[in-house]
Amino acid sequence: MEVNASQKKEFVIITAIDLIYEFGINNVSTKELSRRNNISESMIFKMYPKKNDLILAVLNHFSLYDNDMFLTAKEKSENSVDAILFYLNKFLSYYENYPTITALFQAVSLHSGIVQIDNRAREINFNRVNHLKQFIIVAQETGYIDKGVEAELVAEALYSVFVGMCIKWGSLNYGFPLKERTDDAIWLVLKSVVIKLEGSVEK
Amino acid sequence: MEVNASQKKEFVIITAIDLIYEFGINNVSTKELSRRNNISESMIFKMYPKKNDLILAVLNHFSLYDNDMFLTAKEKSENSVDAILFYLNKFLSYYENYPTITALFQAVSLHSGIVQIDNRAREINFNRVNHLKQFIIVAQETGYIDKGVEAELVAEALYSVFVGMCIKWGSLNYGFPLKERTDDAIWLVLKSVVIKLEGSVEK
Amino acid sequence: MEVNASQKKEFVIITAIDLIYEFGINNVSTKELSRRNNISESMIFKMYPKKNDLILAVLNHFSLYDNDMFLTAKEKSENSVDAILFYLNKFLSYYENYPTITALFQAVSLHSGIVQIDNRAREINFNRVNHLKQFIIVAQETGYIDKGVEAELVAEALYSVFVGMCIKWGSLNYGFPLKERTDDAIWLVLKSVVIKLEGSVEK
Amino acid sequence: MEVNASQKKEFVIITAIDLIYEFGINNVSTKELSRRNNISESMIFKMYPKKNDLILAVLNHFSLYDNDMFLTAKEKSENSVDAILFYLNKFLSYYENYPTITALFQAVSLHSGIVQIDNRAREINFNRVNHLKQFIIVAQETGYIDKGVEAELVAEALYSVFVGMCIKWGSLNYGFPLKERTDDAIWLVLKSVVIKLEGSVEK
DNA sequence: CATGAATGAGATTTCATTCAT
DNA sequence: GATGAATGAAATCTCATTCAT
Repeated sequence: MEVNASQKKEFVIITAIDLIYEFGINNVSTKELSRRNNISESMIFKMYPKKNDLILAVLNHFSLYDNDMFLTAKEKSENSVDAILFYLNKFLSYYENYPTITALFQAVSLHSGIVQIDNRAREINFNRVNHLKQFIIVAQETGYIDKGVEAELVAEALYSVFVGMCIKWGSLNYGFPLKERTDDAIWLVLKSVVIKLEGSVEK
Repeated sequence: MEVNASQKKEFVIITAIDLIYEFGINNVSTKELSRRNNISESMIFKMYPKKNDLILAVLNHFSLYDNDMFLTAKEKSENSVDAILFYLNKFLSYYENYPTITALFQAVSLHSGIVQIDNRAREINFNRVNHLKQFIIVAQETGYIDKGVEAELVAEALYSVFVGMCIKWGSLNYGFPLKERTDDAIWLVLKSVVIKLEGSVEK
Repeated sequence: MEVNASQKKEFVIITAIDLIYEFGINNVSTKELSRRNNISESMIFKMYPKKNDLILAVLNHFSLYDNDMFLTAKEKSENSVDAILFYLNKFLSYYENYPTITALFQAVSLHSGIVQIDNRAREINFNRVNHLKQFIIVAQETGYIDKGVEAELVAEALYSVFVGMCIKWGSLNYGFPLKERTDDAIWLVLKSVVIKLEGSVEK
Repeated sequence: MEVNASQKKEFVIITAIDLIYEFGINNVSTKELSRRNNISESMIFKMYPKKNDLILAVLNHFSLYDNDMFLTAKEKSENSVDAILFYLNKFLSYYENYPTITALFQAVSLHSGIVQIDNRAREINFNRVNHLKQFIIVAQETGYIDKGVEAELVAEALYSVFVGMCIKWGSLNYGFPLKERTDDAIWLVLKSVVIKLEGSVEK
């Protein structure tokens, strides 16, 4: 049952996310963190010299697969409307298997007052909206989505709906099927801009 | 320039919102609050015996006109699709004149770890979504909106887009015309479910 | 036995000086400070929001009478050589009655790494040397001290000797008569530059 | 580029002095020390089991040549007044080539609260003053210095001026010619007790 | 109606030091 | 000879809250 240093560091992140889920992003204390990991507070600070570093590591964990998901969605999808759905569904599946992590949507919507953290949060959101925007632009060029709409606006609407559902899911204690319901909600937005459809997607 | 007790209480709320805007919801201290109001910390506690009470008062301030707006929208609108737009636009106008208050969307998305506050936040969100839902149901009954969609889902999508834009507006330092852009985004959702249209609204 | 807030603040300073004397300037903890004053640590921080503020207050206490002593020396002395001796003797009498305060010569010789404190320390030293320098210049103009020497250099030498003796006195547990011996040492410097003498001083 | 154990130990001392210069005697941490030497903290403790040991080693480094300088001054000087100047000038030359080491005058003026260290500091100062005292006594016996003055007092005055100038030099960022100016200051003291002069020295 | 005095609990962070490998 | 892992103790500081006046 050997655990190396880097695994321990990751466990701390996992625990931190649990604490965020349980008590909110502002109530993660290094003391409780150390207690749950059976290590001393000092060790937490060896791993993450400032608490900021810990929070940033949590945010990195939260956005770890973002770019991979974007690339996979691009590769694996026949057209860009498919890609959008594929991309968002990847997240939804991931979250359904790892519900507590959705507590981090708090962290990225929140104004923490710490520049470094706020910037990273903005970055994550921007990046994701941008992924969607890129798919939409291609979909417009290939005739799947109406060229009359502003790609960025659609991307923002899609992402807002996605985030809104994830937060609601958490606040209702995961009391509804996230993927299914979010898909429906997303489709409400897409339907109004999609022109032609084919392949796997049927609504 | 007499100010009575109840006005002073309101000033404290206003200041609290400023602090939330400036430093985030976690960094509102009774000390800073008293400093900015030129009163003693003790007075803050005379007004709001627990800090929770203060936060709850802030949430009440945030949702003060919700029901009025719902009723006005109902009265003043020719049909229920109009009512939805009227309702959301009331908020948007209000926020454009009082930008810092949008910082409170944090507070209502956030899991604070304090039951009372989390409940109140959920209540506010639920209430607003419910207003939208009621309009949608009537719109479905009167043939303005497709009966095939679930009213609640549409309401949630609309509200998510609305909230998402408000948060973005704040995080970009109010750097775009909130009402205009949010209207466009909302319309993306509505378009996919509205069947017939008439009167003031034209998209 | 009423003690008001400002007296309590002063007691804290006095205690801080005791701690500096006992444990050195770097070993003054707010905890010990609160223990000795029978108040909570929180109260210490109510009085001095940052520990820097406490240290600065200690430095102010240390230099409280500097300017008064300068003015008195100027007024009460027949000539400027007298004034120098009068000025330094005022300090020496004060220190003989309040020996622990000489521990603060540490604080003003020390590079603390905190800009604000280092600046204040430099300021105090500069100010005192400057007082001496002013007396010397007048003494040169009135023919009591050789015009061929640089006033500032003499001032520095005098002050160094004065400080050196105070530190030595402390490190030997006040084991010799401070005023008497320091006077002799100061005179070693003065003798080499004084041209004419009269009045109370006789060496 | 092999470096042996004893050289590494010396590098640590050198680095420690840098840290004292940069951050003050209280802010020398084993962590920073190990970082700057590219070794582990553990190694620091292999070299110096207690931090006291390190500080003592620094003090030894500071006083390494004291006795040699005394002996050389004795040998190389024609008379004892010369010897005093020779002795102090040796230090001044050394310091002008190695300015950061003057930061250690802090360490030896400071009451650290640790008996061992305070004793060693006192010892160093005592030893140096004693060197001067011995020269002075001989000078008195050989008719170069007035027998009417107490040798120890003169020694203390000389050393105080010397130390005072070194500290000032450091606090002004080495902004004046140390040796030149300190020589002048020292001479202020000497002039008042020297009776006859010859050889290299001319003032 | 208003305040000042007072505090306990807890948070983040630093540091010297030990020990097994 | 060298290191990484681990820690207890202490320091500074913040905050909500109480109480007597």
